[in-house]
Amino acid sequence: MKTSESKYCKCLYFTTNALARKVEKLALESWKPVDLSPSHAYLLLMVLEEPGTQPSCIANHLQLSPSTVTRLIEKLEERKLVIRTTEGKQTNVYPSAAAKEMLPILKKCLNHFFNNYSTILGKEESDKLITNMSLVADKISV
Amino acid sequence: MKTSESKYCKCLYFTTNALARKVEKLALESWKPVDLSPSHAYLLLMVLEEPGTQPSCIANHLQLSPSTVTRLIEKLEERKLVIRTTEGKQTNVYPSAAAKEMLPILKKCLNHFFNNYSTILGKEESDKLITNMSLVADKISV
DNA sequence: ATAGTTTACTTGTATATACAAACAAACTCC
DNA sequence: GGAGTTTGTTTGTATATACAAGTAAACTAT
Repeated sequence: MKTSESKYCKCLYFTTNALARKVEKLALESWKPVDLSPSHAYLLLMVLEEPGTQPSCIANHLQLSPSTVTRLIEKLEERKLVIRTTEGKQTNVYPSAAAKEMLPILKKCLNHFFNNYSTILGKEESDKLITNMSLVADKISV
Repeated sequence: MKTSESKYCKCLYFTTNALARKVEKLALESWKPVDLSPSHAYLLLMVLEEPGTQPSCIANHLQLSPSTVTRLIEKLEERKLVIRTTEGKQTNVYPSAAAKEMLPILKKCLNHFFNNYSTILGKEESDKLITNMSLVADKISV
């Protein structure tokens, strides 16, 4: 069944979640080559771009709770993709050598995802939607 | 940090999920009076509207996997809000008397949610976004 | 009629996520 | 400089969700 045919397609809760789940699947496919979930992949990319970032900063940019970020980092640490060092109350997260080597593949995955949804939805269409969703998310201060 | 200020606010994956989480929280608040998660509440509403619906039908309308629907129904059954009967391979889900009595409060919660986001986002604004998201979700056939 | 297939649902297991609480470091104010 | 507070991070625990595999009923074709 199409989302627009559901009984609840006129409800924000329902539609937002339905879309999120579909996008999640789409992203999952793109990141399969590196065997990372989209969240892990984005986190890793951020650490690669800004070696030494702190979990709090990651949480802000990824808009995830601090505890979730800790869990994501834990997993990446297990897989030897990031290294955590603590200094006082602060924690710094660095990419491992292995992660740095992965960078080109990671970027390829990211591009694949972008191209995939741009093709499916149309470049302008998707850009507009994204901007709109961002603005709407801003208005919801939970 | 606002969603639109994040490093990743231009990415579909990120933005969709950020929005979904915020909407989830908003919905959670609205359904607090009946101590149900939004998913459970929507499922219950659907069962109240169509007593005897089957899990497969629910899964279609709620766009959730069959296993997830089973789990949701299980919890509602524990709370004596729905009753499951099986006939052959089919399962029928009926609202309990307690659930029927709850209907007015459920509707109140639903209205609260609608009014809440309509106020925050603007009626037209949110309607447009919802329609747009539905259509986009349709295009993604995962 | 019976073997194979499809359909409807449930279970086992895994995951991302969050809240609340814990903890430790850093800051503030008297 | 020591008490109280704030900040940054991690743990304990809970939840919604899904996939894969299992089960059982219904259908189909020979």
